[in-house]
Amino acid sequence: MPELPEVETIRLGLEEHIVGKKIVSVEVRLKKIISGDIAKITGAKFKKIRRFGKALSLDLDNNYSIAIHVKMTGQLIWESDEIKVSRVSKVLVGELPNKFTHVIFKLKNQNLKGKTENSFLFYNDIRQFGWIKILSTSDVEKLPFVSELGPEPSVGDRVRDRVRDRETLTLKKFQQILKNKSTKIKVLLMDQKRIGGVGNIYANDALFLAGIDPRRQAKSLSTNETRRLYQSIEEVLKQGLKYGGSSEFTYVNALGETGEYQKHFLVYGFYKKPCSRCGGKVLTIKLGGRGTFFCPHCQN
DNA sequence: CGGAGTGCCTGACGGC
DNA sequence: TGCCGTCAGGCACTCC
Repeated sequence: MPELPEVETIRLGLEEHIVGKKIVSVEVRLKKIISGDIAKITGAKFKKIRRFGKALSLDLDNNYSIAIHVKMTGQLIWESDEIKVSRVSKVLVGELPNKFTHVIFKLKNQNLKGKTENSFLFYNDIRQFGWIKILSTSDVEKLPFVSELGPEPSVGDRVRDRVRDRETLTLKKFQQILKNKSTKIKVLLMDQKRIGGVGNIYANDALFLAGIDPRRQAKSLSTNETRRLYQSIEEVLKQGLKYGGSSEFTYVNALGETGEYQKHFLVYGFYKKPCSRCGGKVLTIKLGGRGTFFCPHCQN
């Protein structure tokens, strides 16, 4: 499920492949996925791709933007008509378009020789939880999801120009967020209004790396534990980004390729696997309605 | 304020 | 083989 590293990986791919290309037309196959006026974006060129937590904003050169949240199973895949060597995962995507393709953006650009090239940006979504909103660029940050988004952990220099100081999760802010909160620490980590970009996979792994029991109340963490968890969050997100995200389910990058972080999970998804640190039994429980994995021996 | 429940949706999976 | 019930899960929303 796409979280900060996955969405950032998609962003980097889109930045490389669609910026400068013009939207020729938009085909909507499932109306409820998309809102706003398609006419506003037809003919405009992609200028910049921004990320806000797990959401993206595809900014155009006419002061309009396409805001997208892929939620659980959304895929944004760019495919050129000219380059026939497709890297699209046969297992996680298959043919394009397919029955889960709900919106198709047809793109056009001139190559270096002045020849016209055609390409497509497909939005696929099995569970149809995701959304696409066409709105003026100045309204993107007014979307509730964006305006209420908590500060984001830093994942290194590769990551875009978007982060302003008030949006970066510093240790000091993290301490402030945990202070006096009786919420369970894992539930808090995943609350987008408090911390932006962390979802179930990385919350599980960060708590494992920090050796903290996910059931603990946020306010019960000591200064040292808080610092350890803060560093662990950055560490697992960086690992996720390094491996191009996690494709344990339907996630693929902007070229339809799978990520590899699922091969490096620390504790997430360890249904029958022993703890990677002590060999003991990994417990599966529910917290905040979501599957939670932890080692009761290594996480206290 | 926290916590629990519901809805959205479909593929996977277990039971028979 | 296939039908049926259950479940996962990001986020919004309601209710207590």
